[in-house]
Amino acid sequence: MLDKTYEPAAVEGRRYSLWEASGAFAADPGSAKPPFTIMMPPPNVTGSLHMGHALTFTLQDILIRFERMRGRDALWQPGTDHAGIATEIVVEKRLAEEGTSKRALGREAFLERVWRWREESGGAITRQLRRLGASADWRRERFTLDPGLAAAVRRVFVSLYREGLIYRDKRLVNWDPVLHTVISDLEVEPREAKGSLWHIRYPIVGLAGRFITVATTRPETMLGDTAVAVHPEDPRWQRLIGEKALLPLSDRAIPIIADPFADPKAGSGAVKITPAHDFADFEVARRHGLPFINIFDADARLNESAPAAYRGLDRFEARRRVVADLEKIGLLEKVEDHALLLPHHARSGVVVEPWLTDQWFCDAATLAGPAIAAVESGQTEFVPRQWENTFFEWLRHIEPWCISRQLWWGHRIPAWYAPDGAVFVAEREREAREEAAHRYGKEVPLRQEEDVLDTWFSSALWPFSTLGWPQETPELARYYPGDVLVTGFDIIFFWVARMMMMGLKFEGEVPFRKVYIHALVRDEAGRKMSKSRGNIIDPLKLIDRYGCDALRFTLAALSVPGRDVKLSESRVEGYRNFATKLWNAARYAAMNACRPAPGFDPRSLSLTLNRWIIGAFSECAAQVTASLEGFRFDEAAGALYHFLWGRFCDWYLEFTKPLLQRGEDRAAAETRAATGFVLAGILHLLHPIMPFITEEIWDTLKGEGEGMLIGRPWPQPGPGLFDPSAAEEIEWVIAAISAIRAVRAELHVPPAARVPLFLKDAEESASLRLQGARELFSRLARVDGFERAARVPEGGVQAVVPGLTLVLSLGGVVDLAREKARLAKEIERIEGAVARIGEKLSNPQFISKAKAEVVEEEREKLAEAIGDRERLKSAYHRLAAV
RNA sequence: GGGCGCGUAGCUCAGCGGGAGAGCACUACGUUGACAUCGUAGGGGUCAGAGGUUCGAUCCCUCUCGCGCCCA
Repeated sequence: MLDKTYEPAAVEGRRYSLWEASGAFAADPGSAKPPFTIMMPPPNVTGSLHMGHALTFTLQDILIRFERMRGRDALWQPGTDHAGIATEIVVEKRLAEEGTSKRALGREAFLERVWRWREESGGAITRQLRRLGASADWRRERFTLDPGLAAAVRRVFVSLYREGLIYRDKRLVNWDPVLHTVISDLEVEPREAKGSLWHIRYPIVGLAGRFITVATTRPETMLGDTAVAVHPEDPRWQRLIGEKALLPLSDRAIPIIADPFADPKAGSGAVKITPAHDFADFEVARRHGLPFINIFDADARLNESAPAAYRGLDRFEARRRVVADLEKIGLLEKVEDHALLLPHHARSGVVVEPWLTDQWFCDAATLAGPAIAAVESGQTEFVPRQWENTFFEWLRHIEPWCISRQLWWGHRIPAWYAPDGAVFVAEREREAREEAAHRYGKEVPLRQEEDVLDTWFSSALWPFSTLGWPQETPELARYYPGDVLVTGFDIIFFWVARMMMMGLKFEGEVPFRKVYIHALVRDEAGRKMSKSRGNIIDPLKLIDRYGCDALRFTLAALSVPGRDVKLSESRVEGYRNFATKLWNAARYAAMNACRPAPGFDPRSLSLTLNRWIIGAFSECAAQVTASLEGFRFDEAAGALYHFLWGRFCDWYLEFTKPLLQRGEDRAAAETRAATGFVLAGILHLLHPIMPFITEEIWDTLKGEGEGMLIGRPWPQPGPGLFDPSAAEEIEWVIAAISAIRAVRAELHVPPAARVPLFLKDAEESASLRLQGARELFSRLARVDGFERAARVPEGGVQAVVPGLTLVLSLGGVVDLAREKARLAKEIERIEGAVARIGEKLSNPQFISKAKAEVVEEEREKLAEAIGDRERLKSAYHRLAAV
């Protein structure tokens, strides 16, 4: 027997261990079942479970459990990502606390230290995923630095290099001058800042007293200017094109060039060009063949290319000095307040410096072509569709992908340099040596590239590297391509697009058929959750408080496509109550010996009630199935909620109580079996969303030899179970009982009081229905009698339902005037409906142009409304006659 | 500047061509042998605004206003 209340904390750990130990999560490459694959986006190894994880992994787990129950050999491939920068930041912080540093330790000792950290703390996220109920195949867990994945990375790198799709180049990159590494364009976060716009006069060479004024937000970069640009059609500066300006403080003469980049409407219309420190200027300089003067070192301090007075100064200190010096020599025209977007490194928070360095690049534009084509042709589909635009937009304007990072934690680039600087790229050092020896005719000392690869480079290979590539494993043949990738839109560029590029390049096939893009989780006010705002909701705390199932159900119920998930604790509480409702329904079933019966045939039921609930269940099953197939987690959750609470508990269980309490007969036996069948069915349908409580209940319900719910087949009730006449009849009874309850409540009849019920104006069918359900009315509406009344008794209150008028005899307690007013209001309402539908039906345009079934529907509605109206009017007149 | 999305009950959101709905919150009543983490009932909305298409518009189209996000 089930305990009085459901205790999630007592159940979840135990159930999870049983699942995992039983091998229920494991994919089986030898299986005859068709495979179903989801590649888990590997969470950052430094991470701890946040709401975004909770959402994405809940949805993935729902899909995996659903398809597993539907008979697929489900592979949910888990793992973690080595997260170069994030991990180095974490470990360096610890080192700092110990009074040492990465540099002090040196590369090897530092890496040892990081691996040790990973052994100790790196598993946190996967333990937390287990608490979420994630049914991933943990035996296949991978880490992006695993030897197998590293081999894949080397193979891909060498292969792309040999094709010329990976190369070294000197380009402007985003440089973090504190961490001393390149960062991705995608990791640059523009933040609004209050700055200034300095207007500086550059004297014109050979034209004493003439100046050209440029405006800049970064005056210190003028030390690296190599031109001034004006718009070719700007009349103010036409005559100066081709002249030279004398760069103040540096005393270098720089050309005044014409380029449409200069906006005549902005400031003076003239802009300084600093090719080595600004992305736009870089392009201008390339067009005009201007020199690049790099004035910063790796710390963003001024280097020897700057005038002696400024060397060694930090970029911000240099700015103060430059401005002060300009003012001193009278070349600072004015300073304005100026709001600007300053590029920050999203992770470290440091202001990013565009810096000219030698880096490794990947020719993303070439790899992007097939990825674009694959989505255009529908080989991979985005859900919802509109995210394809985001995908296309980025890939069609893609820049070379800078793949090198000046870090130690990561895949060290498999390139070796000879003393003369020549580079040898190979999967193994031995091969590089052989190649070099062949080239030089003798052994030469080689030095391996210090840099490591962007973490996303290894993540891009995840869909096939985890399956054993470059070896041709059975797993690779079976589980690639995956069925669906589930992720947030913020990761489309970082990861989805790159997996598409690499998958197509190396497997010749898209890595997944569908990409389901879910929303971001926000707080209840719609703000992004962040530590600085202090509005973070910790999923583990919610699990502690309300149970994992409640959290999962909440996330599913709020997952409407195209809308962010605004999470509030009260929603979780509400769905915890839903779990409690299920628990209590199961307890009730157990107390009444309602359980699935061997040989039970849902197609041959004698009781209307049972035919009705089985039909409603089959509709619910169809709805849940269709919703999950279409990634409509909200619809699936809604259908289950309404069926279980609003139909099964509120009505069916109440309806069947008299039958079960009366004792043992065929009707009771059928009802027990039907109740057990539906309850078991609900557990199956609900299991993907609420795995723990459903498994726990199933454990008490399952028959001899039946296994765990996680491995059970998905309900497929089929189309024949819905009985329209049973549905109509029972829904009518529900409406009639509700009508009586409403009248009673409105007139303040004490809930416990039993009231005589009389019938008036009854059509035969309605009368029969009512008589057939007398016991239900008696119990649920607390009425007795059911006589046809010749006249309305004194104190009679009337409620109209389709086909008959219910008269409640309340004795002398009824306020006649108030009752008349109530009926009058009802009549007014129904008159409105009759008029509206009548008008519609008397419109010849409507009759001729609307669909026939719509017209027919309206005719039926009108007939019913007229019937109701007539009965209401009669009721009113009877009352008036009293 | 380009793109995407959103404005429906106090709140969070479904619905998206033919009866405006749910959950939460609110109000009243309630220990009927599963459930007070509950039950019964109730109040509450010119579906942002304007125009158009249509027999018919919350739903489709255009514009306006307001809000959010992504890219430059």
